[in-house]
Amino acid sequence: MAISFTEENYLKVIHRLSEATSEDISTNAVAELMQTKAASVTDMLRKLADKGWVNYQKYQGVRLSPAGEKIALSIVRKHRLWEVFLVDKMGFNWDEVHEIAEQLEHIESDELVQKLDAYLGFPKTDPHGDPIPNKEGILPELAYLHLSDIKAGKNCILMGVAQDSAVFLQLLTKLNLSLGAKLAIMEINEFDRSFFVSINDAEPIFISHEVAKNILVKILA
Amino acid sequence: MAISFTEENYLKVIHRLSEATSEDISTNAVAELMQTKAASVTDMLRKLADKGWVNYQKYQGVRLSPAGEKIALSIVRKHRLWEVFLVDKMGFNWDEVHEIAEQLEHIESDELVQKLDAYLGFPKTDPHGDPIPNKEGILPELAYLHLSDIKAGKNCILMGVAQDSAVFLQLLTKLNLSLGAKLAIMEINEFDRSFFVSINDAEPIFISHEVAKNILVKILA
DNA sequence: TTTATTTTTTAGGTTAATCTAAAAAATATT
DNA sequence: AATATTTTTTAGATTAACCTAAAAAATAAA
Ligand SMILES: [Mn+2]
Ligand SMILES: [Mn+2]
Ligand SMILES: [Mn+2]
Ligand SMILES: [Mn+2]
Repeated sequence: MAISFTEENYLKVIHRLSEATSEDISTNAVAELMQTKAASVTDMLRKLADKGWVNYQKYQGVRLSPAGEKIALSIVRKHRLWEVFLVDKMGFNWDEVHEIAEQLEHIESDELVQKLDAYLGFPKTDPHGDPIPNKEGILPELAYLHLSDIKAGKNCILMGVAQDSAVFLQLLTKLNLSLGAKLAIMEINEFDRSFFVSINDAEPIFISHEVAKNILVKILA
Repeated sequence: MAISFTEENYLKVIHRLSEATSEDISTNAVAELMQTKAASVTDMLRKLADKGWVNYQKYQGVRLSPAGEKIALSIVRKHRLWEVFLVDKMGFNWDEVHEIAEQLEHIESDELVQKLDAYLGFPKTDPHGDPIPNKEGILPELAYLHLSDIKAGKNCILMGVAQDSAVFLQLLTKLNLSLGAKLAIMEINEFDRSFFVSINDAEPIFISHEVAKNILVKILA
């Protein structure tokens, strides 16, 4: 069955929202991420349900069907592989690739995806630390923690970010925070839950709680 | 001004037809290449004229404006750069890349095109011997000849093909004909204008006039 | 130079994806 | 339990890109 870019984007958005909760996804939540109106979403959900890609009953919210999940994962796979390509091969910075990948993720060619994957050395994660689903659509569950949830005194490694926005990523770059950085939490300020963190054993720097919330880490043993 | 994939494809098709002639391009010619109906073309030509990308007066045919020419050339540039990428980096054969490049040519990012160009080593031609327009949209005029127009006894080098179709390219591959091959024209058969040609000094093989017409060569001094 | 044929345009519709405004259903608050 | 608020859906339009059928213009043939 033919699928449009728009339909692919809806499935991707529903998938993204589903990762955060086991509840059904609301029309309004989809509308916000799709940057469209709720009325348009209602139309599209009906169409996606007709095509068998979501389970939807009006006023009840929506969930991906197995078929829809498969499509969504294949788009996420392409998005993240292309992001790796853009950073590793084309020399883009991690804050520059998301918009381009939003376009490239819709290119349709299984052979291309396979060859790209091999060319990149079968990467497991994208430039933001997000896991890349394999060909079968299996997404390794990476159990990372938000820096904001870690206690003072702990050491950890920066494994990913919870947000792709250019402004956020550029801020991290300015702070010398990149994937793989070693973070030592020196102190958490009670006043605003901001952090003093030493990055790769350098002089501690100040990090807002808002930033810490969007940094994903793994605690060192 | 925003441009759609469809509009880009129309401009590309008008550009292609304009290369073959200095006459105005007919509605029907565009319709055939776009695989659509003449009535749809008329609608679109009016729209493209409104946007300033073509000069069009009804019943008079159409020509690209300078602005339209620039857009068309940038799409051709992207198409051919991506074809080089697919063959040189991803390991596709020359008969497998056209359809994928038809999709990739619409990806919008000047930085990406620039980096891709550099990554590929600033190629001058694509895998089919077609010249790649530079950033300024200047297309080196490659004065190749059709093999079918060459006299018996001549030696030449295969520089390109006049057709991208997979069946044609696969046939060439079967015949051991690829870019750069040295062709010695042994004999041209009067009956059907077919050729006996020696490829890279091997035993002469038989080539139909139809094939010869679609092979572009440069004569050796 | 009429008449016939071909090409192109117009007229009127369809489909996908969107919108605004109004109605209906679900949820929250008194 | 009744009322108010929020969420979602329906109704009715719009735009881009396409279609078929009919009309108009251009070109070719008689
Ligand atoms: Mn991204
Ligand atoms: Mn990413
Ligand atoms: Mn091509
Ligand atoms: Mn080509």
